[in-house]
Amino acid sequence: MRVLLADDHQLLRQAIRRALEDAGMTVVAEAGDGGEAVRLAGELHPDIVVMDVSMPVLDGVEATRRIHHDYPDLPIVIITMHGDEALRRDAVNAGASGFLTKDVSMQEVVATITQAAGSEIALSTELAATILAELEDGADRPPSPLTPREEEVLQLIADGCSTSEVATRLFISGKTVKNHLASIYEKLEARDRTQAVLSAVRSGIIRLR
Amino acid sequence: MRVLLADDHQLLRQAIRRALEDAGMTVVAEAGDGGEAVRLAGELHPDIVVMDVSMPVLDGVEATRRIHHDYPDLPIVIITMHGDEALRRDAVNAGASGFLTKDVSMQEVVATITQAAGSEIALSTELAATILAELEDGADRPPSPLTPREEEVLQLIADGCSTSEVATRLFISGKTVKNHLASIYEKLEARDRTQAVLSAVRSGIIRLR
DNA sequence: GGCTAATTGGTGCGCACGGCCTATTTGCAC
DNA sequence: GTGCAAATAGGCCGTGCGCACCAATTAGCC
Repeated sequence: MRVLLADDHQLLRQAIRRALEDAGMTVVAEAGDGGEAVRLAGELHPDIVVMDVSMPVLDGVEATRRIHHDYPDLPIVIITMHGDEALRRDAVNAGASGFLTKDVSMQEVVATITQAAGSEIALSTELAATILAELEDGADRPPSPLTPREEEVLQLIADGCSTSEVATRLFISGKTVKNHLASIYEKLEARDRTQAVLSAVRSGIIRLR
Repeated sequence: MRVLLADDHQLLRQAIRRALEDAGMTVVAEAGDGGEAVRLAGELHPDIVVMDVSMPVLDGVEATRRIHHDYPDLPIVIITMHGDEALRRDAVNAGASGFLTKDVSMQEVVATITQAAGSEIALSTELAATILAELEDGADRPPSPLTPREEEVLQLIADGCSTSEVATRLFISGKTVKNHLASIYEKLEARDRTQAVLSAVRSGIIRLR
């Protein structure tokens, strides 16, 4: 089993590498950023990619998207520090086959990677579908109380847009943006855009760029 | 060398434990949250505490503060994911003897821990003083472009206060708060409080609660 | 002693923001 | 088809917010 390991933290890279090698796998290369990961995936054609979300140059989600675009059957397992729902959704949409938070044991990491790699072509898409279904059903709690449009508005606000700029970007009137904001405030129990954005960032509804 | 290891991420705990034991140290206990770390420090009297900043129940900084209060000579090494200056400052003020980000190699971690533990009572305070001086001098880049008062104002804004509420909390007029905000906007190149708070959170000037 | 930065405070202007109300269209579910 | 949530949009109102311009006090520094 030839593994490409991408993580900008040496500490974790060493730890995971060791665990994988103990489990009989070969780490063919280590990447310190997302761009390197994309390049090495193309050059070395590993059997599986293990990738952290937060990386310099190109973040893990974007790197996953590109690798998955070029090699749809190559399993990609994402590791992240936070159990962030929005990120999880993004990662699966980008083509990740597995998703792990860093608060699991090394055994679980190896198990997930083995599973993702062992299932080969057929199961990799099925695995993604399973995770997607699990996410979309919501299971126990709602992943986000906001509607897609509301999330879009709030993300733009967080990205630095004013009310009228959001309106221009989304091709709607400023009043509609204010309507969405009012609805957001109610749902997030925020009284202004600042609190709404912070609340959404904390609960992983939107991303901090 | 008896080490108390506190980290809510099993992955890192296992990795660090392994590295420390390879270096001839003994991990007498592992804590999954800050409260447990404080309790175990009191019960087991380790020679050194290695602690993550982000932990449930009681965060690493607060746990450091309490342990340092009870045992001022017990060296505490803090490990964090982000090279956050504000956190670093808080940690050192709370009594941390060492500070590591997770993007260093395992060798460096062991070296820092050995150094912090080996220097015993006398050097632990000196080490803290050295780090403090290094931080306060700023060395190359300013840790925060904001004045202490401005940081205080911005933190309260991020905590959900309105302009007048900040004024009441700080016993100053609303106008002064607005003056501080104007200065903050200029320094952070933000045009409103939302952007200022986000920018400050990103650069680690203030904390997301 | 004179300089600068930090903190405090003021006035006024204009717009943006949030609150409150109503209304239409679309699409989905029962 | 009847109902409901989402998305669209308008008006009105009050005030909070950002901007400009200014000024006093207190430190610390050369």
